[in-house]
Amino acid sequence: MKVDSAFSHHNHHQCQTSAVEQARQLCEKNGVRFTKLREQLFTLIWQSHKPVTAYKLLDQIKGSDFSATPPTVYRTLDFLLDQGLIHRINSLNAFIGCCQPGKRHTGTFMICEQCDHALEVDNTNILNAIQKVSHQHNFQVKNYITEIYGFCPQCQSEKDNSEVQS
Amino acid sequence: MKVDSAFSHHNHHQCQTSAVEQARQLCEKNGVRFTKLREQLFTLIWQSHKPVTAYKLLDQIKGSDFSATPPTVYRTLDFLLDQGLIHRINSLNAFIGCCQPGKRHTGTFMICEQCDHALEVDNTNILNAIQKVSHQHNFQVKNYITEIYGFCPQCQSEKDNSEVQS
DNA sequence: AAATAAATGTTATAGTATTACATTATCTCT
DNA sequence: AGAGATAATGTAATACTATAACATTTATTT
Repeated sequence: MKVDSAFSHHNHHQCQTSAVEQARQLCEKNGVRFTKLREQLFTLIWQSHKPVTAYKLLDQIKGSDFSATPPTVYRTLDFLLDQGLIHRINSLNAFIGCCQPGKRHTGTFMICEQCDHALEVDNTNILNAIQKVSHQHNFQVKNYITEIYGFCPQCQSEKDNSEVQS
Repeated sequence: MKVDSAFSHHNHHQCQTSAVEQARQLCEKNGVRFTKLREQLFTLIWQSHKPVTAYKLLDQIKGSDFSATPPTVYRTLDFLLDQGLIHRINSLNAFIGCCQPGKRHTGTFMICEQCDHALEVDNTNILNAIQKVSHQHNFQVKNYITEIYGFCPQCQSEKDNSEVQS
């Protein structure tokens, strides 16, 4: 995926397809099963770059072969989280596909408050800063997440336009 | 409050009392009311350095003069959040007193997975890193939160001890 | 094919948060 | 001080998010 795809026009169908294929390969490599249910939910999560809630996914699998109940969805989400194939955006109670599965997880997201799209950024500066401050406090880091809220480039310019017009 | 108090023994009663007094003054300065209900809930939040959930607070105001229903608590929490007197730890659905009300909010927390205590750290390195990466992506930052999970100094040494004994 | 383990189905419930409207308390202005 | 406006709190209902416990089915191993 191109670096800033989440915030710009791109061939998302290809984006989605390659993510699914990558997930399949990663599961095979890790000796875990990428079942039909897991594939279907993972594909749904990758339908856009907007984080999606468990219950939205639940609605979307109604009518499919699968039992549309919360445990079905949550178990599958847990699996995908464990495999590092998706992330959870805590402030939104929502899930989003991971852009660099297999690579080290950085857990940094820029979330647009206007269009709800989220971009995962792989940033060593933030990681370094976190490790430094943790070390200063003698805190043993296991994991972290940084959620940055604001406006993406596109929504900024749209706001500017509407402000001019008003 | 001393810098690392959340993770070490300290006179917490004084910690709590001064937080309440500081909140009262800040509200007066900002022309908003620090009512009895707000004071009571704020005090409860400051009873420890563990983030506390809304429903735990709800339990604790049962028997008081106030209506122990969710809106009572959530409205008050919203007020305290708006005033920058508390923070919400998204991953825990829990709230914690702000250690530097009035000062610029950094939104960085180290959360111990063993004892559940959380320490708010005011760190320019993280802020700088966030601003840098946002600027790189032409993203307009409004707010952010960094939640760092791991083990605090005390729980690390306790773990070490128990490992030796086993 | 039997035994085992993994995945999914099913029912119930726990935990978190908001909406909408009623009532009470406080503030402002004359 | 009293009327009107505003802010705060009370109340009832409901929406949203997540997990527990146990049953059944499917896949893997031998």
